[in-house]
Amino acid sequence: MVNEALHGLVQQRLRRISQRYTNGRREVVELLADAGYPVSIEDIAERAPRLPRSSAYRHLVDLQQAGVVRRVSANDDYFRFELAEDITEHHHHLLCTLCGKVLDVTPTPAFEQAMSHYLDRLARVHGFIGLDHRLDVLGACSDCQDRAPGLSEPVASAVAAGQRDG
Amino acid sequence: MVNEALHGLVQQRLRRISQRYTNGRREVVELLADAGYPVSIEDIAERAPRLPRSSAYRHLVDLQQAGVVRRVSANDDYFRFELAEDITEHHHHLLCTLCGKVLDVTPTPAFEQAMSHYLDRLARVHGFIGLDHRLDVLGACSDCQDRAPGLSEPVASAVAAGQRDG
DNA sequence: CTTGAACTGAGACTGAGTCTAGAATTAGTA
DNA sequence: TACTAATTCTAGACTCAGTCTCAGTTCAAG
Repeated sequence: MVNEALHGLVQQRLRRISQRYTNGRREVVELLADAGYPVSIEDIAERAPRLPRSSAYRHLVDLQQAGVVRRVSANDDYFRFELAEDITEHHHHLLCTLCGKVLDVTPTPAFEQAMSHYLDRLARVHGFIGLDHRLDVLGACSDCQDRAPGLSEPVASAVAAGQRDG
Repeated sequence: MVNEALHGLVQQRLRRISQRYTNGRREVVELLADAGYPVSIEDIAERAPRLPRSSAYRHLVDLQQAGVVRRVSANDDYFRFELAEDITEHHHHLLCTLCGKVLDVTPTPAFEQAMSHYLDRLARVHGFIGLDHRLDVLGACSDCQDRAPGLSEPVASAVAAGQRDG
């Protein structure tokens, strides 16, 4: 069950760019909201089998344009999609470099604030205006740790190099 | 002119996986080393026009496997490639969301250390083993600030939403 | 109802990236 | 220098995630 306020907000943002909030779009939004992590087009196809891919892609583009959805690139070959941060909450990702799984994590406000402040200065030094940031932790999820026997702590290079092997 | 030590190191790592350090691979490595920022396949084609794309791709895969090259996903549609961090130096990226430019930036050791420590704990809480992290600042480069007149400080949402428009 | 604009689904299309097979190089040996 | 086996290279065919098109449908407003 998804918050009704969310749908109101989405509708409002779509209307701002003269777009309607139709069933297909609603389905995509609910799916993203329920998932709690960035979903791939494959995930969407699995959970909404009746929704044609071309429509799913189109909805995602439209929702992006409305500022409702954000496209996220993990470390693998395809894009994933999640609700915009001003709708959910600012967060970061834990990426499993072995199986591709992505987990949302929310940092403490203190850490966030310190980092934002630092990055702001860093950007300015290079002539950039920093507007946003993204922070991902690459590593191994608990499942993959179990599956890969020799994987304990200080094996960064081995894992980083051997991603492609079974 | 590129450091000879670099080539020695690359050769060593290639040899470790029974691969030779040939001219084509050398060309790619020099190009990456000279660039100082993550290059796209397009960049490579431009700077090494005689090198066929299929070869460039293959070299990049081989060099990745040797732990010499890292694939980086910016916010746009294609991948970029850079030398592995243990060869160059740990760094982060400033991404211009308007023109796609990417800049390398090196954080202070103090900041890095604090963040690593924090992320390590964060990962562990979620059952992850954190091995690495990546931090990108999204914003507007100086050129694009000039080109886009109304772009001063607090316009995060406008820029984030309007990436696609000319 | 009518009209116009937005939406939808099916499938053709695009192009970044991969694969393949034959040609060219190279290392090793003598 | 010549020979051989193994590796590497290139050109171009191929794949498939993502985009586009077109014909048909739905909606909002008069």
